[in-house]
Amino acid sequence: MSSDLTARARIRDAAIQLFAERGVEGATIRDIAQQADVSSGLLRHHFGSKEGLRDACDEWALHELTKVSGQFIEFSTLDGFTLRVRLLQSYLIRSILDGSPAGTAMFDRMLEYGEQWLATTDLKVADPRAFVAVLSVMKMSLFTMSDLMSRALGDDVTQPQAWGRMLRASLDLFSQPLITKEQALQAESAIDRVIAGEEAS
Amino acid sequence: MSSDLTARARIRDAAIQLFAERGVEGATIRDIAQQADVSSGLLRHHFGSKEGLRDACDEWALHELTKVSGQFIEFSTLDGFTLRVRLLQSYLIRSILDGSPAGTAMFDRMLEYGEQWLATTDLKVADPRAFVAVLSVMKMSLFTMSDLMSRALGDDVTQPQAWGRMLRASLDLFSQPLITKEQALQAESAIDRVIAGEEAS
DNA sequence: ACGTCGGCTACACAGTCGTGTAGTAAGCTA
DNA sequence: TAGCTTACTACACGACTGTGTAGCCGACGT
Repeated sequence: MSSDLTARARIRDAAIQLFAERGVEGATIRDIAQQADVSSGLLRHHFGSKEGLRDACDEWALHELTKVSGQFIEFSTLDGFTLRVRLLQSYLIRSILDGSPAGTAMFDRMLEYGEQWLATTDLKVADPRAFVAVLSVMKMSLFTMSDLMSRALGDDVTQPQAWGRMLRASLDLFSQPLITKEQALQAESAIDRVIAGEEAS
Repeated sequence: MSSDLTARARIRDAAIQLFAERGVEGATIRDIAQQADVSSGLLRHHFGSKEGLRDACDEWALHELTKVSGQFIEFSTLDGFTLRVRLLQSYLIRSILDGSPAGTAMFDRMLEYGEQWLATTDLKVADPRAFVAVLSVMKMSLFTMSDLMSRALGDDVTQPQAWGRMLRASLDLFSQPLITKEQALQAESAIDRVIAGEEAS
């Protein structure tokens, strides 16, 4: 496939793909170089080190993704949500798990955007910060655990068909209350009980 | 700390803790042995290999957790939800990310239980399987990304205080609709558009 | 008293990792 | 043409991994 790109660009693309698939630890320099069809030395020549390569990938993914849209994972604005964009997205989401600065930067942006969104709604929320954090993490989780989702659906969620099915289900989930206020209160007191028991010991 | 346990038990406990913290790849045999205060050879003597150790941890965690409660992550039944249980839980959740058989087994159980739960409610769900899968993944994500949650809340969610705050926020989230039916429909058509555009190319 | 079996350690081995070094070929500038 | 930078490769090094092996030591049965 990729051929008319610079070797440097090919390395970067290969790194983003493999980092996204296996994580930064799981993807070796040699694998990346092989995928880009260059020697591992050239990778080192261009990016200095594995860390340097990851930094370059972080910067590029953030930059490219910001170019496409201000916010990252929002269902309402899916224009330009191409396969390439989804790859960049899954790279950043994966790098969140690996504790990359770019990953946490993206998460911070998600939090910020989430709080803005929350302000526009008339939801009654006791702890906005926690609410937005939980919501953001949950939205991301659909992509961090795509293997599990694919297994549950019996279909690859990185492909358009199952991907749409997953997103539609999440819309279904967010557009109606799952538990009653009574159940919520009951669960809250259960949580209180656990905390009280924990702090006693 | 731990001392009056068998060396074999100490190794198992250390492995569960380190596997949960760093993943099965990230935790080395030598680290586990050191944490258990034994030689790495003894670990090998008892469990044969790293894979054997993980299998033993899987089996033990599943068994212990089943002993406590039939279902794993449910807010309504938090009795006996001790720190030890939470450790076992986070071990299994982490091992889901690593693709362990025990992890997927637990996930399957969650799906099964989720579908039973869904049947007891009068929720209108277009795609029950996908609905339950999304919900299960999202519930788990609070624990898989505890680092991120802690960062967002500015407090360690493995500790009772922030842990309760996180769970309360998730209750808040699940007890009310976040988007209107109109917004959901709008987003659905956006998803359809992306899929159509994708399959055209 | 003696053998042996399980708990336990020390050490060596091969593979893989990221990294470092030396060197080649091509293109640009003077 | 000479000199230098840049793209690129081949290869070796040290660290770390899981694994294999040899052996020590105490308990226990006979």
